[in-house]
Amino acid sequence: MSAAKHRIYFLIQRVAHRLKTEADASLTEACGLTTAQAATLTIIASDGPVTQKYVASALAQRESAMTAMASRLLKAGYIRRTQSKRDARAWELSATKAGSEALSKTRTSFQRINHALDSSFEPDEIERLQEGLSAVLLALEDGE
Amino acid sequence: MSAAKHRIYFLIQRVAHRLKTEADASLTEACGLTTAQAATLTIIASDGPVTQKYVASALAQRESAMTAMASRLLKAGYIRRTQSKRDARAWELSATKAGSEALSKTRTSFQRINHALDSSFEPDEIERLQEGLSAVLLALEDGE
DNA sequence: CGTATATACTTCACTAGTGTAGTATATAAA
DNA sequence: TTTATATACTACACTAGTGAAGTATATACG
Repeated sequence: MSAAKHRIYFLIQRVAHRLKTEADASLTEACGLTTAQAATLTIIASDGPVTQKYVASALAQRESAMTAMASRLLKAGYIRRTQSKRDARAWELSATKAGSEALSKTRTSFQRINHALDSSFEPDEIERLQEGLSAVLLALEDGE
Repeated sequence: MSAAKHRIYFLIQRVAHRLKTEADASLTEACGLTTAQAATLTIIASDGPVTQKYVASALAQRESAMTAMASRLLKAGYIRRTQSKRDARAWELSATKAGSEALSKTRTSFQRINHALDSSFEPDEIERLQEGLSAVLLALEDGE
């Protein structure tokens, strides 16, 4: 009973790790982005100019992680960083042309990932899985 | 369709990250172990004296990761490391008393994790989820 | 037997996160 | 207006992984 849930936890960790390693390999080959960078860029590109704080909470991470990530994306030329006019403490991050282009190439790089998920879950299960995972996120948020 | 699977991938990553952060906090408080250390120790303790290579493949990791992890566990006094008699290249890792004791304390530290998973999935879904996740692992293994 | 190749581990540079302490700016309260 | 507190970001030491290159020992082949 408890052991089973224990196993689920470690299973989720291993699946996530394995998927990440796989996705990283195909993404870096396809467009020079890692999955962490792709996740960050996706938020920056879709939500317009945003602060680091905003991106950090969207990804459930610390601001210190975002300082490091932003400087890597900046160095790679995928984002630009300007001082906010409303708040002198804050940066405004936005995607460059190179960033948006790299991002659009990621779409096609998930075949193996998608196939692994497809072959392991029934189509209707995928939806239920998504609901369940979102609920886990919420449950952890609430109890905080 | 593809976008949904895209989302599932990132959702799995976020859930895994959130669960890990949560588990790390309660584990380190309860017994001074991180989840990564607990996962490694579990294998060493249950499978007797094992090589680093063995642990690495059990966790789907590189041997270089195990070098670093073993030296941290060694430094903390949770494992001992002796030269293998059968193979002079290999180490034999086994858990110390302190390691086994720390490990036994981890069992009770998963309440919040368990509750988050319990409240998000039906009891019978948990089992199906476990099967599905194992299948994902296998699917990635096969295509290698 | 010697040689080629495989294997077990190490080292190094890197990405990517945490958590804590610090700086500078904003905002609210006296 | 001054002062206290909150906020946005940075810096640093740490854990934890990858991947490539190197060392030392095993094993298999001629």
